[in-house]
Amino acid sequence: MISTKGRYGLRVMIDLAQNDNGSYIPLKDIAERQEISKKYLEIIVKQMVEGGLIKGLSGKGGGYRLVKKPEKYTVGEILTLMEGTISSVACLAEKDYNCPRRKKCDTLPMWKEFDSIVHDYLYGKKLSDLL
Amino acid sequence: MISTKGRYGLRVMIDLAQNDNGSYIPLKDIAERQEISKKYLEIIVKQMVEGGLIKGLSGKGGGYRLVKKPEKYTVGEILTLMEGTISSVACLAEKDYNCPRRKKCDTLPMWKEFDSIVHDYLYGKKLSDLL
DNA sequence: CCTATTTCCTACTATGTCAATAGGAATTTG
DNA sequence: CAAATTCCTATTGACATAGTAGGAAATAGG
Repeated sequence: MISTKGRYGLRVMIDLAQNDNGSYIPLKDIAERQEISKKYLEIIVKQMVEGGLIKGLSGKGGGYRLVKKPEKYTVGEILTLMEGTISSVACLAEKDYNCPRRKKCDTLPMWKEFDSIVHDYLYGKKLSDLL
Repeated sequence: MISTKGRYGLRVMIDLAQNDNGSYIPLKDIAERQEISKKYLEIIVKQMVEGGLIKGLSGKGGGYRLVKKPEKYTVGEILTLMEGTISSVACLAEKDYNCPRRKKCDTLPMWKEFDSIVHDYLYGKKLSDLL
């Protein structure tokens, strides 16, 4: 289940794209438009700045803005940054997950196929598709 | 993310199907084969009995067994019982979720489409496909 | 009837995550 | 210098996850 971090993060990205005027957009405005607590959004946008998804500028006239064109972002990359992983099962979340049963597990192939379908959908969907 | 309840529950169903001998299969055997704590499995199978997925019988010679043929179960119905819901976002998990922004939400259509893809995959996959 | 086996039931617990809130320091522009 | 804004650390309450523990009730075979 996608948490508020992922969902809100995506909405911030859409908001930034829709209200792009060439300069920085203050978080206060985004919080009001999206009806989300500004304090909580601070945590979210901080993570997005650290992840290189957006750029922040302090001080008067500051705010946030996208670093790429909306068609260059995928929903998958945004959600992965906010959620840590979008794997459906723990067995696939970590690259080096060494479940002793992985060779004989009857469910693993299905989880892999499922993960692949989810991945394809989310990485195929672009931010520009949501504007 | 699918929890251990869903994953283990599915494995119990597969185990019951694979070791079906016409009578009841004791949880002790399943726990040993699956390498899962019997105590924890008790919680899981109880939920499956209550949900009508399997049948339990107490006493010597007792255990659990499927109530339908493996091809009559879908992975979706098993996971839904164990997880409560398999919706990807809270906005869609409850039927009567009345988000005040649902009319103007730019992400809701995508979540609906995504949920539909997930649903189709999981309800299209049968228990018999995993044996 | 007795015993072994097995499910069934209630309760407890440790750990972690989620969804925020709070207060203030640092930065930048006019 | 003042106002606006991001940046940073800490804290909190509620809930879920992933079990563990102990024993009561049911059932079959001898």
